[in-house]
Amino acid sequence: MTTQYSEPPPPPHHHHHHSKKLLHFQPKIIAHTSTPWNNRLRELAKQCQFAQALTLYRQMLRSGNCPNTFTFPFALKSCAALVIPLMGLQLHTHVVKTGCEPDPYIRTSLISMYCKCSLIQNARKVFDESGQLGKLTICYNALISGYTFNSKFVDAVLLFSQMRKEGVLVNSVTMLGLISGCTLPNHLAIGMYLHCSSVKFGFDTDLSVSNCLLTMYVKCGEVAYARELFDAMPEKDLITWNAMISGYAQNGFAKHVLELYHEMELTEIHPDPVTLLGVLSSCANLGAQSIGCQVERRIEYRGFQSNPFLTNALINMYARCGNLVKARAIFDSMAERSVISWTAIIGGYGMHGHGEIAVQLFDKMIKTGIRPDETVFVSILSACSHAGLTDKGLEYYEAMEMKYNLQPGPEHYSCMVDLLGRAGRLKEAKELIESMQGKPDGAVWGALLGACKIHKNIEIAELAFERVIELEPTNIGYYVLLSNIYSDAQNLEGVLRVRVMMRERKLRKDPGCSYVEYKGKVHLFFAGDISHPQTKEIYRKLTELENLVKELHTSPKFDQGERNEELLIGTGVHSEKLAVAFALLNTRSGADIIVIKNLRVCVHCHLFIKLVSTTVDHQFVVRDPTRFHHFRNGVCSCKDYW
DNA sequence: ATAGGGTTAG
Repeated sequence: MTTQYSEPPPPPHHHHHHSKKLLHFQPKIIAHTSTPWNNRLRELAKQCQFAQALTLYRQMLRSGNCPNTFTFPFALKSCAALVIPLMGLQLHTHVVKTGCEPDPYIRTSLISMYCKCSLIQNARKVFDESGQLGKLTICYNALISGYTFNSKFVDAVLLFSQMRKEGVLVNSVTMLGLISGCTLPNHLAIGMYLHCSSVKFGFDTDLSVSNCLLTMYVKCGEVAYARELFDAMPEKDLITWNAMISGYAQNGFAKHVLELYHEMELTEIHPDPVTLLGVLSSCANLGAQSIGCQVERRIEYRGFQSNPFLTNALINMYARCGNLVKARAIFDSMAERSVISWTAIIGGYGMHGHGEIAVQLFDKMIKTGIRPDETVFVSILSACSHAGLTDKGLEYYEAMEMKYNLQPGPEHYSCMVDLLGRAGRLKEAKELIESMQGKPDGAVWGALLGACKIHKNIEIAELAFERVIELEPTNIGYYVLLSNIYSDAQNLEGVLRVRVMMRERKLRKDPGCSYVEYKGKVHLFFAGDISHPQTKEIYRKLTELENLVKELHTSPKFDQGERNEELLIGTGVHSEKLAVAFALLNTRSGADIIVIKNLRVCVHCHLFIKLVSTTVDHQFVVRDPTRFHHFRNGVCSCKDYW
């Protein structure tokens, strides 16, 4: 990247303009120094074609054209966008050689470029050398946002107070730089303070400030505040909508995302790839395949189909909605697959219990020359654990550190504990946790507790429970898990002890719910729910099914050593049963029925659906927080589950 | 000088 720099003749139409004049810089001069080269450069930078812009800059030098104050902002901007510090340093020397350095706009561009390239010392040097008069608002703004960009919030605030002390005018861009630094949870208070100051100074009428505040709230996890601000904004643009929609998506408020997306369709503002990305990830979490399909059609209609972000999101959505065939078709049709594409498809096969395919795909990915990252290892390890591929999982775990030099994090440990635990190797799992160099999180101990449930080990369960509860005292799931372990062992005293603990800590069980998507609408059921318009028919169908199941369970046809009277006692109207009854009433024969449950499917319903599946021509796909259960003709895909 | 983005276990 060595560009020969020679002193070219000045362009003909601004020969009146000498370097002496540059010292008394006036913004107007910029307009006079435009040339065909500069105009083209500006155009490329505006279209975000930064690499081409820099190529053009080099061509410009080679052909003997002198860069000027109209050249550098765009060259520097391209350099910053591509993060090429070496080129940036070179550009700085060109700035000095051409005598453009006193120009405060160029200085600002330099500061910004250095910050984007993480050369903050250099940025500070340019700033400090500006002298009192050269330090305009824009220079301060560039350095303030540069500090926050490099997560140096304290320096940003210090510079802000210096700015105010010296009486430099603060504008809305100054606020933007500061507000975007408040994205950590403990910075919420400062963020709210900045919100107040923005209102006081009247900057809140600036859309970009409001949008930035909105983003700050969602990044802090304060979705309610964000929504309040969103509703109060008299004017909203695409970024406002996107900030709110992806804010909901990132914080797991999938239903709110779909509601807002629907609301957005009533406005003049059209969704762009960022909007659709948030919507697709929410469809994936809700299992809302038909809305996902609509989004896919929209992507094609709007010509976004080559956007790799969207393609990956589609693969993820179809895989999580139970449509592996479609997910695979999209994956196969991609021209260029990134690690994220592979992660999505491997995870998809993993959660459907197809561990072998996941393994094959992982190896294929390596052969293609893709470098695996931490996330794809989470996918493959969990795929191995679901499929019972214990040795394969251990192999990958080893390779992760040894071959790919990746440090396992808590997520990987919880996969490994799950893997060893399911295989009954509880002691090894426990030892693995004890050998961790970082401190284990709740999920790691939780995985061990889950394994103790499968293998009925009270001793290790009590130890795991003690640890997990220290880390996540309000997570009800773990109390329920321990209580179930006691109850399996007929240890009533233990069950009561857990119940007392829960009462003391005022913990209530989350209500379980299940839902089915039908004709583009979500039909949600709680246990014993009577709010659905078809309630009467649903209950009639359910009674019919219950009788059928009881009969089947005692018939000689069902005799695979699985008969367990207990499983059919104390039945009750579970939410998944209502969803199944509703779906059977409304779905044509032969079609798949997809039920989504917010908690793990219980043993009783598992058996119930398995038996029902022998009598109908449907495949039932039940998705719970951990995986999919496919039921067809009395067979379930998850045989290791109970 | 500036606000919005995909994958991850239990």
